[in-house]
Amino acid sequence: MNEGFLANCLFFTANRLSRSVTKIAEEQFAATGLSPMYGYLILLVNGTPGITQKELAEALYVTPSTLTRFIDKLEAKRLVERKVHGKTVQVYSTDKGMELEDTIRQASKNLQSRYREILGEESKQSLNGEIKSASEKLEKK
Amino acid sequence: MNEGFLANCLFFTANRLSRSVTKIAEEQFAATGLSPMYGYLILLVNGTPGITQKELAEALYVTPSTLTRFIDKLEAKRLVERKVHGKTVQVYSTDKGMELEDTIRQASKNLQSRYREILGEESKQSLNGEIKSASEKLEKK
DNA sequence: ATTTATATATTGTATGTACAAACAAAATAA
DNA sequence: TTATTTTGTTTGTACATACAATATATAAAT
Repeated sequence: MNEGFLANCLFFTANRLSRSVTKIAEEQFAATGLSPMYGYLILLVNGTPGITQKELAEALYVTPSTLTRFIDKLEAKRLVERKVHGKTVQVYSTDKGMELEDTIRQASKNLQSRYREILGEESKQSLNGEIKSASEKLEKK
Repeated sequence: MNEGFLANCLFFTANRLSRSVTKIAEEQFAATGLSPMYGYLILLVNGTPGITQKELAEALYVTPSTLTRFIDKLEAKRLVERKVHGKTVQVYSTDKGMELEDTIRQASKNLQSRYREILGEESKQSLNGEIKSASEKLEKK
């Protein structure tokens, strides 16, 4: 049972990557006062007024219940607002949310540069591609 | 603002992968009655009696505070036990923990096969390698 | 020997996230 | 039309995980 044998187990490597990637994203988004997840959520809402929660959940790769919680928080901060429409909920941006647009876009740009800076354009791309295709296969069961 | 633009952001792809990988790991570890994290923790303790919490935290890529919580839980279930030794804490396995060894090893094997089955040996390897090297770079800041 | 620094572990607190169950609205079948 | 199924959302609950602050113990410096 050598230590470090976990370094080759996808369960650990994937979680490890997720944490380091998230950490850097949080640093770059600090300027916005939002976590990256909420930042991107706002970009989506600003750019697609009336987007439904279901669509948001899919775009952000989180479950509907998680998305409900996110919208709860952003609505409490008056950064987005709900409009119930039958059984679906459409989400709209607010003035306050719109004001953040540029700041968030900039953070997003900075973040991408940071990744490129650290990993190199080359391997950033290929990493992303491999991850994407792996996720698809894994989700398909 | 096209939807799906997040599919190329490492922040999302990495988190997505982490969730799908974790889900499959949980399925394969269901037979042990433990989550994969706790399962591997027990393997480490069984295989390295007296390993310190600091070492465990490093091997498992979690913070010391998180590890404290894990050990709390496993100790409550009598699957490991602490022995305080000065300022460090050494962790030892119990009979009950030892009894689980084979089951957990088997789950781990099954898990690796499952990954191989879904991704193919080839891309499982390369994915792992790219992830590992990326994590190292990202952690280095 | 006393003070200061360093390292390890723990606790308080907070966040992200999921699953299962409940609920409500809409679509389909009878 | 009424009954049934499906779909979108929400709520209750639980877990993993982190960070910052604290406690405690050893090591180093004076």
